[in-house]
Amino acid sequence: MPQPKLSKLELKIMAALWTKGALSVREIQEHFPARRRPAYTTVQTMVYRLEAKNALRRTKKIGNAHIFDAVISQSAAQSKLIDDLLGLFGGRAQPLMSHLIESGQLTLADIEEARAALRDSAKKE
Amino acid sequence: MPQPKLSKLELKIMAALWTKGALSVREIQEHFPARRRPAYTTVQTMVYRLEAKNALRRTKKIGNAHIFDAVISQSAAQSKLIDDLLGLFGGRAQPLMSHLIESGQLTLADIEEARAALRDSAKKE
DNA sequence: TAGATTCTCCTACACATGTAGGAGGTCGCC
DNA sequence: GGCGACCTCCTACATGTGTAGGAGAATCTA
Repeated sequence: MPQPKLSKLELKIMAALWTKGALSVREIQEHFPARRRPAYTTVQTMVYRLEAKNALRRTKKIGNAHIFDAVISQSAAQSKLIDDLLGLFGGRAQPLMSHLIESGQLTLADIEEARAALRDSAKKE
Repeated sequence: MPQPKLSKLELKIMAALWTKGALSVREIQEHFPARRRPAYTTVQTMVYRLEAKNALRRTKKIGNAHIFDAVISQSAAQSKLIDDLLGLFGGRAQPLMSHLIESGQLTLADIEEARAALRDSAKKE
C-alpha cells in the first residue's frame, strides 16, 4: 500500500491539509469554496476513506471532534499523478511538453528554469 | 459534449484506433498484449460505451462485423488529460516540470527541443 | 441539568468503470 | 442446406467514487 490512488475529491481534502496543516472535518469542509461546498457528511465520508487508505490519520481530539493530518505528502501525491499520466503516454514526456507549449502554458522562463535545474542535477552526478 | 472523459481502458481502445486506423472489435482486442487481454465482450462493451460518448463511430461493415474508427483525435484526448492534471495543480505547469526533472524523465534534449519549439511559435506571433 | 448544537459512525444509493456470460443472428464452407 | 465459427446486443455484477441522511453520543450553554 505505498501510493494509493486518490480521487479528485480526495485530493481536494488532502489539499486542505497540505495547505492548512491538521484540521477537523468541519474545517476541511469550510476550506471548500462556499458555492460548491459538499455536505459535512460527504467530507466526513471521504476523510474516513482516506484514513482507510492511510493517506491521513487522526492526530488528536479537541472536544468531541477528531483532528486529522496528512500522511501522504503533497509531492508524493503529485508524483503519482504525473507518473500515471506519463504511463498513458507510453512513458514519454515529449507529448506532454508539446501540449504545454502549444497551449501556451509553458513559458520560456519555465524552460530556462528547467534547463538550469537539469544542468545542476547533471553536475552532481 | 465536446471532450468526454475517457477512462484508462477506453483510452487503450482509442489507442488501437489511433495507431492502426479503423478496426473491428476483434482487431482491437488483439491489439492488447496477449498476457493481459480482456475478453472479447469486454472490449465490445467499451467500444459501445465509446460510441455512446461519440468518441468513435461505425464506419462500415465487413461480413457481419462492424468496423469502428476514432472520432476524437489522439491529440485532443491527450490535451484533455493534461489540462485535467494541470487543473489539479492549480493550473501551474511548474510542479510538473520539477517532477519530470527530478525523476529523470525529462532529458536535456527534450528541453532543447521544447525551447526551439517555443522560439518558433513566438516568432510566428 | 436540560435543551441545543455538533460530532461520530453506520448505512444507503446513483453513476462510472472493468469485467464478462448468454441468447440469438449471420456467414462461410462442406 | 446444415453446421460450426464468429458477431451483435442485452444483461449482470463488483468495485470505486460522490453524495448524503439518520441515530445516537458528547459537549456547550442558559
